[in-house]
Amino acid sequence: MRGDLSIGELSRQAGVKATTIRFYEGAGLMPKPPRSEGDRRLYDEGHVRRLSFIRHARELGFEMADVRALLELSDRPEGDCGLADEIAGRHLTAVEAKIAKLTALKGELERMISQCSHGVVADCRVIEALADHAHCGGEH
Amino acid sequence: MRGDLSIGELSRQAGVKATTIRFYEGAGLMPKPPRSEGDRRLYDEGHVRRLSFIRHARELGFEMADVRALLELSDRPEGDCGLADEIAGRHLTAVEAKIAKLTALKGELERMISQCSHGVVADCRVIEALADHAHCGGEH
DNA sequence: GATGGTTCCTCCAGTCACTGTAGGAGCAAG
DNA sequence: CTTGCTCCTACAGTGACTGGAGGAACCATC
Repeated sequence: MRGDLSIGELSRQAGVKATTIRFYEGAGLMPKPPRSEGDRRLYDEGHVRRLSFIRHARELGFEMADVRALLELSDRPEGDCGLADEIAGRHLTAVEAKIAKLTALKGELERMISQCSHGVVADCRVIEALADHAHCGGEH
Repeated sequence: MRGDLSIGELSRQAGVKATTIRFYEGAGLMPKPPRSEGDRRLYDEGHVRRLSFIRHARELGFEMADVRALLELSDRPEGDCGLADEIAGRHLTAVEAKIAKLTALKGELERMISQCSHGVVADCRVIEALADHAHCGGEH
């Protein structure tokens, strides 16, 4: 309510680029704010909170559809939170799978690098490790 | 060399969709293969290996530019492998960072879910956890 | 040899979540 | 009044694909 913010100020306060804010407006994540005489967007503290919420959720890897759902839920605080729970749960599963995959990859990269004799490619395990795995074919 | 493969067979053997194979051809990751009378692409075992190499590298999160560099290196086995080593090294750093970030996220998601009272959104910690963090503003 | 089903061809548009650019207008300070 | 910054819209580009249209080719069967 207090002190209108320009898109640049909102950008700095929430840590989201102005172009991205306009993109979020078009995508329906951020509302169309009131405008000044000169047609500039005017934001308030509520917008800072909403945008920071979006940024945080995006950083946590929630996709825009999920963020939209979460925002709709938080806009209707009388609603059932089971959906929010489910979104977070789905996300947790995906995150665990990614961690497992990346941990395996880390081991593989370390092995690759430690075995690389710093010689020619013919002796290089970086290439070979990838090529080796190429033979294992099917399941990921 | 033995037994020509159709794009469909290559697709099945390497676990990469035919459309994606054509896309890789356009992007220069896969070579333009010989064609049949009827203008169909003809692949061999070498293509299966190359495509599997690409698939594996992509699954490990190497971006196309890196895959291209690795492929060029493996195409010239007399070259220096320092570059391959460097690509893998850069990647290892990024992978470690990703794992750290995802592990933090996992903890946060678990906390969110365990605290969700399965009631209305007003009491829901999933939303609140996101909103809470929204206040923490600046650095990510 | 006609038929039908599958696979393949090219070309092009769409996806996601932005990012960047062009070309202009508004605004505040010197 | 001019300089320089921020902001406006509109649109094109990114990466890494994915999907569809519309047509040709191949294969098996009748």
